[in-house]
Amino acid sequence: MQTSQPLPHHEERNEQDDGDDGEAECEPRAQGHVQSECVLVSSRGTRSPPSRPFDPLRWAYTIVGSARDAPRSTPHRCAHPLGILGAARAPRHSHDTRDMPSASFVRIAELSAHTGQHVLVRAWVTHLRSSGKIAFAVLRDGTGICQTVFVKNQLAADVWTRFAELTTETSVEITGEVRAEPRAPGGFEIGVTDLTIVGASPSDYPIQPKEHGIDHLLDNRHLWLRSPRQRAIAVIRHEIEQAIHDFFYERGFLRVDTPILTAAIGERSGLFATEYFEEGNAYLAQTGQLYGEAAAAAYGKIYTFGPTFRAEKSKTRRHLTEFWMIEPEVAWNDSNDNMRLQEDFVAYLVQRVIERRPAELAELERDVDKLRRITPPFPRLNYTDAVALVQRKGSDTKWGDDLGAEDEALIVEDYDKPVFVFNYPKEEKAFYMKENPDDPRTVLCDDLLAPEGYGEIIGGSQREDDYDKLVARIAEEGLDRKAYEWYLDLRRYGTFTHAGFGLGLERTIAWICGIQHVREVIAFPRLMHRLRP
RNA sequence: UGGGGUGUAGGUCAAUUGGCAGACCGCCUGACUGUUAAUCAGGAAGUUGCAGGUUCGAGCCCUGCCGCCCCAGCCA
Repeated sequence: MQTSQPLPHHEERNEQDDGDDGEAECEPRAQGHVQSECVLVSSRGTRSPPSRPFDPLRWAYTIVGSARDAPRSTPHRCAHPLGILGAARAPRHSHDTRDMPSASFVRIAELSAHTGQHVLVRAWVTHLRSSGKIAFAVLRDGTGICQTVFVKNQLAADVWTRFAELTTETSVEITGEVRAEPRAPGGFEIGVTDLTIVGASPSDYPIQPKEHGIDHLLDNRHLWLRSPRQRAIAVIRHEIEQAIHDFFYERGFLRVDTPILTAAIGERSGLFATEYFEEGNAYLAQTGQLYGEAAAAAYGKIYTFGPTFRAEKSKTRRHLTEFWMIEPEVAWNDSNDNMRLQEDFVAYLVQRVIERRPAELAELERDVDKLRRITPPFPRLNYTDAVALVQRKGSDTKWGDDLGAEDEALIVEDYDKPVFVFNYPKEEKAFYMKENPDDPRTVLCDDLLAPEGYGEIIGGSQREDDYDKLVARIAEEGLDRKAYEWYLDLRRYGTFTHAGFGLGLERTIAWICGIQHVREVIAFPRLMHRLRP
């Protein structure tokens, strides 16, 4: 990540809202409202997929945007218990039976391996149906969902009576025989012989298998996480995080953890302050980059992976006040090497999710064909050409201006891959970026814009390695040089060509998942107006 | 911060020119031996965001607050 301004400083930014944008409604449902799936597009256009016939196996809790008229909002679908079915069949990496105590219970994802056997399942009730003397309870345990069947005249009276006490989200232990059953969602069901209620759940469980507003869902985020769509997002996030570590590990990078509590070097806003003993204020890190540069000089190829904080009052679908960032820094890489690393990295992440999490992508109804096209190399546009392109399309942005969201959308619309825009004017970028020897008005840097209107997912640059130029830039920016002495030491003692970048984890996940707002892609999002749960 | 929108039952939304505040989902009761958004019958459920004002009468009109959502700038 790069802060485009002097790092330690911050500028204030302001702004507003986060919201849900939901892309217009699609797929009208019984009572009006309810939108479901929609295609995320750039901020101005909205495209709704053709509505399809209702499929009970796929219905999902839907988020209704409060701004019904807002263009592009996406549907926030939350999900249906049955929708998780695919997940149950997904490749499993973590349910090795060796971890399980013997005489223990079976995870739903493993049920098919126990066909014909009597098993104990521990789970939560997601759905109940009854028709007199036969009744059904659908269970979920985080690994999948399973229908269980209660037949009155085959059960002890007390078990039958206990079924009647079940409510949504009651936690239970159920024993019964696993059998293949074509009528059951997922193809398997359990013929119940015993039921124990572990934890009752009052009948006012806030998340219904119907539409909800984003506010209600976020207020109940701790419960919303239980829905299948949210689980799919969490699984893909996990896969991406693991892929990030694998990518760098395979290439010999060292992971370095940089401080979260830092001394502010400047005094701009945009920082979260906290008291720090006798040292005055400490501030939550906005980036680990400067420390990453020190580590690159020490270890060669490094990356950081951690939370970062911005007190900017930004309220858009791509901003969080607390988000996770991955910042590689490589000694001896120049700006071109840097972009090459970025495209290999991003393509690796996308391919990894396609390969290992197809069920979750299906749960999210992500158009995987679009992801399959994400292969290197990515198109590269230098800033000057980008401005010309945008002007041709009607923008009144002039050379020297930063590219706004509108401009980014104009640039990206011609491609089906992420696009690099490189070498921006010096004034628009941070002091540490290396001056372009071929055009001193610009610096050697790049932004990587994701397709489909997701915006900037990476900001990177080659770093200024000339001591005198860096000192001059610090002065030009009006920064306090004393605060940068340690950083200048990196140029004083054996300066070196190096470059790095910052990838916004949530923006990347949102793009890969096809979720239009980053708040849905992190378990407990921190937004301007949201500190809990 | 600026522009736009919105606030009515637990949830999502209706309510014509100002005239008895409604629907669906969920919940409760009952019926039903293969349901799968089950179905059918019945029921409970409201200080219409807050404070004033106009009016015989305000969810609706006026004034002022507050909250939230969307977009923009900043950035990842």
